[in-house]
Amino acid sequence: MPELPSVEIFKNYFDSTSLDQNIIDIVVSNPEILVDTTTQNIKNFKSSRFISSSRYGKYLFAKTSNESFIVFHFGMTGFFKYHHQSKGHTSHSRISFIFENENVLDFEDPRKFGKVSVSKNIPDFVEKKHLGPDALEVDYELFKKMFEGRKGNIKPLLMNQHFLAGIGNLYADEILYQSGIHPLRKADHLHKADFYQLYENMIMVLKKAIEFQDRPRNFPPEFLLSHRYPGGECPNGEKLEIIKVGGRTTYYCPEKQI
DNA sequence: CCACATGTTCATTT
DNA sequence: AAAATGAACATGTG
Repeated sequence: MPELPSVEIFKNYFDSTSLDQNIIDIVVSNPEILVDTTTQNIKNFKSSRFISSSRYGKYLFAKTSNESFIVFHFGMTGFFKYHHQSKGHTSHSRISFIFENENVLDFEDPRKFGKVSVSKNIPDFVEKKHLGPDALEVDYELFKKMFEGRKGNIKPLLMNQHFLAGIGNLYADEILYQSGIHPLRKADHLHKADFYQLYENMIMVLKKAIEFQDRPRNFPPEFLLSHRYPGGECPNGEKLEIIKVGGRTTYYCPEKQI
């Protein structure tokens, strides 16, 4: 579920499997997922190594020994799979990095909404994509200030990557639920206490999601995510409402969220 | 067959 | 550059 927490988990997986090994081959099975780059350009990373990685919003930047970054966006169904080259092959592998130790890092993405690109520099990439501050890095003062001049519905605003980078449909619902704020509340109708609730719960929810490995079944009942299915009920006994907000399915508790 | 899905981007309208 | 809306992208699942 590639919102910020998943990408952080993918980063940990990447770091613990794929750093400091010579890349002896790169297979691009689906060039259509490349953005502003070519198969040849990706193949030029052969005989380099991954030396570190960092995450910004929903993007993962893999730094290579030739001082460049391969940038991954996981779309809706993307993930990494690291396995021995003789095992684990799947038909959804879009790009494969084959290491000298005979293991392979596959960028898998059944739906092909994921994107892979190349960048020399993270700040330039962030600027070019007009990404807002990372949701886990932004401080409270800036967070409050960002709402100045905003009048739209709160949920689409939280999900707007130009406004704030990292929050998607599920965690926008969770953050609003924890904060007691209705997803259709207007951004200019938020009170001082609401900003505080939103900020604190945003950080809490994202950190918990990482801790729980982004698996809904790991979330205790006080989280919306463990009841977020048709017919699901809030622990207070209310049936969760399902509406469309900004074109996305939205769950909320009509009693708790005003 | 149909509806729906964790995301982004583009066009159109207000 | 705001914001809302709808469509498009590709493919699996129920």
